[in-house]
Amino acid sequence: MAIKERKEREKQDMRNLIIESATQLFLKHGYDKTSIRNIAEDIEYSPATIYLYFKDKDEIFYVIHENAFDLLVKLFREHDTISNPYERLGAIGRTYINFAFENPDYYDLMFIMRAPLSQIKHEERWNAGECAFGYVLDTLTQCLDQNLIRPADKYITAVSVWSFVHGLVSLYIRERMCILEMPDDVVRDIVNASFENFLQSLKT
Amino acid sequence: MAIKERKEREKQDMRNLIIESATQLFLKHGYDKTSIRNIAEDIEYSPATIYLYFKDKDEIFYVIHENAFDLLVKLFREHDTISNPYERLGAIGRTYINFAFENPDYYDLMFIMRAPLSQIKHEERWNAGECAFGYVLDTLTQCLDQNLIRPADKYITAVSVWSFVHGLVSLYIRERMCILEMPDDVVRDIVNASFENFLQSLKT
DNA sequence: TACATTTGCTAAACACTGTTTAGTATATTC
DNA sequence: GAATATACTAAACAGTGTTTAGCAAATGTA
Repeated sequence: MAIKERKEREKQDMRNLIIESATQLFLKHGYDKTSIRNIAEDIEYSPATIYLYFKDKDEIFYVIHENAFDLLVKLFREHDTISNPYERLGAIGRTYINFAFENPDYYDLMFIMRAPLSQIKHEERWNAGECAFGYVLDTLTQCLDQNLIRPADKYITAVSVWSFVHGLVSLYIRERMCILEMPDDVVRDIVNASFENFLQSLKT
Repeated sequence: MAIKERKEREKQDMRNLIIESATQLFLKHGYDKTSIRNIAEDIEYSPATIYLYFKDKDEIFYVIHENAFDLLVKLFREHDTISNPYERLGAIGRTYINFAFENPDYYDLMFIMRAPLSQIKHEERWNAGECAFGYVLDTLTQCLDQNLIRPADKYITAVSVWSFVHGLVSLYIRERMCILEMPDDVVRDIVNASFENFLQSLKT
């Protein structure tokens, strides 16, 4: 009975079609203007059809959020070849900040928005987040083991590093860096310099 | 012609009534459930009346956002008596984190949400934000002048301190600290410990 | 006081939003 | 070929922010 398999395939194709359209609209026009009706019109189906493939709007954005994490972790993994964990930590941080600057909407969805949260709670674990955080935690553990950074609790250090870079880029993305009253490129330079400065301060 | 003055007074009273109702609804049920219609019903006027006193919903939340800043700055000012700027910096940081924990909705509106931004752009300056940031900047400048913290650019240090605490509390408020898979009070302890650790690392 | 004007307010509508329901064609199975 | 299951949609529901047109009462002028 190959029909069942074909139907399963078609179901996945339809889900992909919806996600592709939603992602495109999201990156082009932002979250608010990516309505179910807009997606429906884009893929030339009725709005009700989308609810046959996704429970609600949040589930669609949970999938987009997961795809964005795949992209970030892929970028992280490119630093696997850096053997010195302290050097690797720096590279990861720079990649993280760069990712946020180049994909502000993705970053927003991953680390700021409440949209994918209902799904995360439903699954009881934030798999995508754990994967990325785990990568930093591993690198940090190696730094501590090799005495490359000042000794401190592993989790406190990890939370500190993550909070620092998240603070920098989220204040930038949600337009609070405007208090500096400096041009955009100068603000970015300050963000980058702040990270380098912080990284130095971690050193033994 | 005292009528004109009375009318002006009545106009302000109505604005206050709307803000009070909106604030109460916002703190009780959150931003999304604070609709113009809900506010209108609460104050027993029609929804259209609200638009005679405020340009749009964003303007209402801009005023609430300003009031929240007044509250935070007032808390900051309580540390004016601490003569040692490094000690004062620590006290400000603890107050900031505490404020975020105790008033997450206010914090969200002040530093995360996009809602009051259109108004901020309209005024071309983020007065409320500048006031709070300026207070930190002053304290930090004194720390640098008195050689109490490691020498670095004033703005880079200010952005670093602010980003660090904002990162901590915004990850907590927007529920990303769930990756730690620890109870809420433990997470708060980690946040507090991370700040104390960071504060230490600033020392000369 | 009598009329004209301004002010304060609202009912209703407009253009959206996410989501659900009931019903209709088409595809599949027996 | 008839019965069943699947895929899809039109329309509605309940909500959102915001605008428009009109009405009644307060105010200004004669």
